[in-house]
Amino acid sequence: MKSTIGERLRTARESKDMDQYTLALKTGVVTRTLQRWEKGEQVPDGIAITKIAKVTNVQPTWLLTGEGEMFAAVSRPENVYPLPASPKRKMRMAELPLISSVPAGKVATMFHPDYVDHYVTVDDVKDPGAFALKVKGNSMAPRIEDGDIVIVSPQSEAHSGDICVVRVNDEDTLKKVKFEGNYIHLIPLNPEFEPVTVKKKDINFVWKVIKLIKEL
Amino acid sequence: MKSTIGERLRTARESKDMDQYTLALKTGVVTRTLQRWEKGEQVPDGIAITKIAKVTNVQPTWLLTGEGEMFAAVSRPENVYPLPASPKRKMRMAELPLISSVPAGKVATMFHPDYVDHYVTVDDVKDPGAFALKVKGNSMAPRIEDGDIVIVSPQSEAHSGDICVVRVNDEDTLKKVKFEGNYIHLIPLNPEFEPVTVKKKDINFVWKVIKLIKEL
DNA sequence: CCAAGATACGACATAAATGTCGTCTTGTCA
DNA sequence: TGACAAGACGACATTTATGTCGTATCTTGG
Repeated sequence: MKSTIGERLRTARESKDMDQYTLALKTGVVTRTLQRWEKGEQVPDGIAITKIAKVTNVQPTWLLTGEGEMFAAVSRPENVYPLPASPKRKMRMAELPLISSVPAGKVATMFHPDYVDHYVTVDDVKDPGAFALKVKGNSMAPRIEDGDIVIVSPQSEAHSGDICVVRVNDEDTLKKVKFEGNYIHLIPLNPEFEPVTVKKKDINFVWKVIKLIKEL
Repeated sequence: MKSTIGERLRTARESKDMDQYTLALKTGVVTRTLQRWEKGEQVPDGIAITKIAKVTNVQPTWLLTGEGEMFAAVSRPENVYPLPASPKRKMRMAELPLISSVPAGKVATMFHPDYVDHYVTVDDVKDPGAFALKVKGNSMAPRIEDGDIVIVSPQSEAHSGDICVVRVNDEDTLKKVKFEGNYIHLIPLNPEFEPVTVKKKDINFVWKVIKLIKEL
């Protein structure tokens, strides 16, 4: 993974069998500039990158980072839709899907949109990918109890001390996490339950809980 | 598709709850520059875009074009599917006035519509007179802690064992209540606090708490 | 060998982005 | 109310990218 932006730019251009003059023209710059980009002497701005990506039909992400697919997807699988990803700026309120009662004490599971039975409305959620889960089990009592609803934000980075939904070996659980080297400690707040330590590689995901709703 | 790079940049930053200074620092520029990017006055170069994408964990492609997935592969388990971000579902929902931070541990008070500074949106509240209060004090810890928001329903009838906002002699407090003849016991969940018993005639009101929201 | 096309690169002027400094506004909180 | 953090924005110096021009290298076909 040693390639630079310049090298990938050249690769993209050559893959389309295009000469410098042509690409430069379509990008709205002169060949000298293109040469400097390919040489790594200068760095193109966002506009230029976007145009290059479009003209050469490669992914901007690949062009910039070398990661992901090089070529832009021509067709999309039928069951995959682009997410609106759309926060209306000034308004901070969101309807989040409430996924069928699932994780917590120690229950296996799968999430699927079909299982979304209803929606929860909350304020102040910035992550457009956030959703709600109903808690089962009492390992986190008394702060979090059976039937409570947690809002999780897959986008938020989890740190030691945060409450998270963790999937370990296809088992979901709600715990306080503590990171330590290659291990993660899963700490129930309920003293009647024992803390568990697992290897990071056994973790499927760690989702931070950003909000908790209790119906009394 | 109307959004600009600048707007998406801002969206990305806000989705991480990051201020301009922080993002600018991590991107290696000054805040003024970031402002010009967000405003669309200037265009960041490829290096800057790459850094922004990494720091905010969004896809460069999305940042530049607004197309594709907004967030970078948040390794999602295979049996978990992306959910529609914001369904236009119609449902019962209420905006409740959040009355200025008030009752709890043991503080006096008065509620007045003028003190309503903002609103909390919640579902499933039947009582049209319901409102929200921000909790001060820790007498109900660990279930209810300082800064939590409680939804109270003056219309609901309170029973023994319910958590209620009680006003006694012009002093508001949040406790578990227990009715016994002409007396009401006010029981803090926190063992460090002592239960109190008061006469019914000293009670101005007892409002049942029907919901609790915790920001983590 | 020569000519033409593609690429490479130095030099210098111009345009654009960035850094720096200071002022102003707004919302929040005590 | 004052203090403060976050943001917005103008002005100007500095840095960087770009355009322009000229020249050089290298391949390939005639």
